Amino acid sequence: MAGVVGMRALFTLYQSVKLPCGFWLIPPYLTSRLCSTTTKNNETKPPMNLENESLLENLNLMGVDVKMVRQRQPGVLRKVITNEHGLSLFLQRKGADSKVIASIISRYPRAITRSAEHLEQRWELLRNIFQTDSEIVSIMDRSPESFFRSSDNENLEKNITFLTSLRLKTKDLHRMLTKAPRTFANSLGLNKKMVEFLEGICVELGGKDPQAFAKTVISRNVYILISSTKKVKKNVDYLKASLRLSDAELLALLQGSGAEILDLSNEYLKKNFNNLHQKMVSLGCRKTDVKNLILKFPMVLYLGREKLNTKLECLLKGGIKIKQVVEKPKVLDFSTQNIAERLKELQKVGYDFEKNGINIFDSSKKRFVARIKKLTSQSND
DNA sequence: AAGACCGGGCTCTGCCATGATT
DNA sequence: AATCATGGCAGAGCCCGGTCTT
Repeated sequence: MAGVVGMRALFTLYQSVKLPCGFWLIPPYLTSRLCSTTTKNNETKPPMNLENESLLENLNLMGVDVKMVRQRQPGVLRKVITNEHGLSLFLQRKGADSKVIASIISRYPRAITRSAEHLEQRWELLRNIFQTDSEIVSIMDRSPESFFRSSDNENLEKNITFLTSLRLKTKDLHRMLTKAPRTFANSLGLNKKMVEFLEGICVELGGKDPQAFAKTVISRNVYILISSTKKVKKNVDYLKASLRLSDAELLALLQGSGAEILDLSNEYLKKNFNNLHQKMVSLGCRKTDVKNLILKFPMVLYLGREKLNTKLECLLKGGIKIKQVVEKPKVLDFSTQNIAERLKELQKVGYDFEKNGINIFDSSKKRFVARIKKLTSQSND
């Protein structure tokens, strides 16, 4: 093992020392590996468009999907200097198994160009936020690109400082970087731009505390920083116009559950809004009903045409009035199947929606079952 | 105590385009 | 010219349970 560590250190040195004439300083024990790609006149660069045979061999031995690598970042396979062994050892030490390592390299081949030093440093920085190595490994396994796409550790450090300075709760910061790891691969400038953009919206709408506003939006929608200001702006504008919201209404929506739909694709938001509107009108609702529904439950705009329509039909068929849905739209948060099952159960015990409302749908399975049990025993008395 | 209201958990990555760098 | 770094996009919900209200 000590030998391996020593080799890693040398490898790092090897990668970081470039002679003025453009030649690499090559440790003797590595020349065999380089022989396959070294031309007659001692150039260390391989011939154009030729893959590094020994690298291919290494990757194959490691179980990397070379076909995938070739498809994603073919240039990496032509490189003379790579650090696949160092990376592999590094990740093993952090608790990743060989399958995970192979998968990471297959999906983001450039990972093998990062030096041991770089990896170590990056890891240390992330450990400021994540308590365990395994947490970072699992994120890396999920999204290798987020970890490896940028080689700028200084930027990562600045990002962590910046995001921390937003005074997000530790829990929220952690959640953001777990669920949207691309956030810390963004340039500091990009992250700042979004935060400033959000603060600007707040000011524009007459809000008093732009910093708090941005903080709230981010903690409610941890994906917001990996979205673009252009996209978010379009959605904000669209919501404002299509719902004819006042500044105050819009501000309230955005820092409430409306934050969750800000990163929807623009087209999708429009399509879903139009469908919802059309459907509601066809069921005898007015524009204000649509508005109220959306203000109470913005997530309704997440539902595609098919899903929303099926769900509404199911509710109506079960004897629920559209007006009740407008009043308690949370029911739409549950799957059609779940709703259908509950409708059946409720019918059995003769549940009166007119009298009792439809809030009973907004409960966990456990609670629902308990209530049905109670209702059953009551009806048997 | 029952029910209403609400926040939060899960895991939102993998691909393409383009500008920057070497 | 090749490769790297980075921005941006499409995709398409459901469930649980803590805590406040009544």
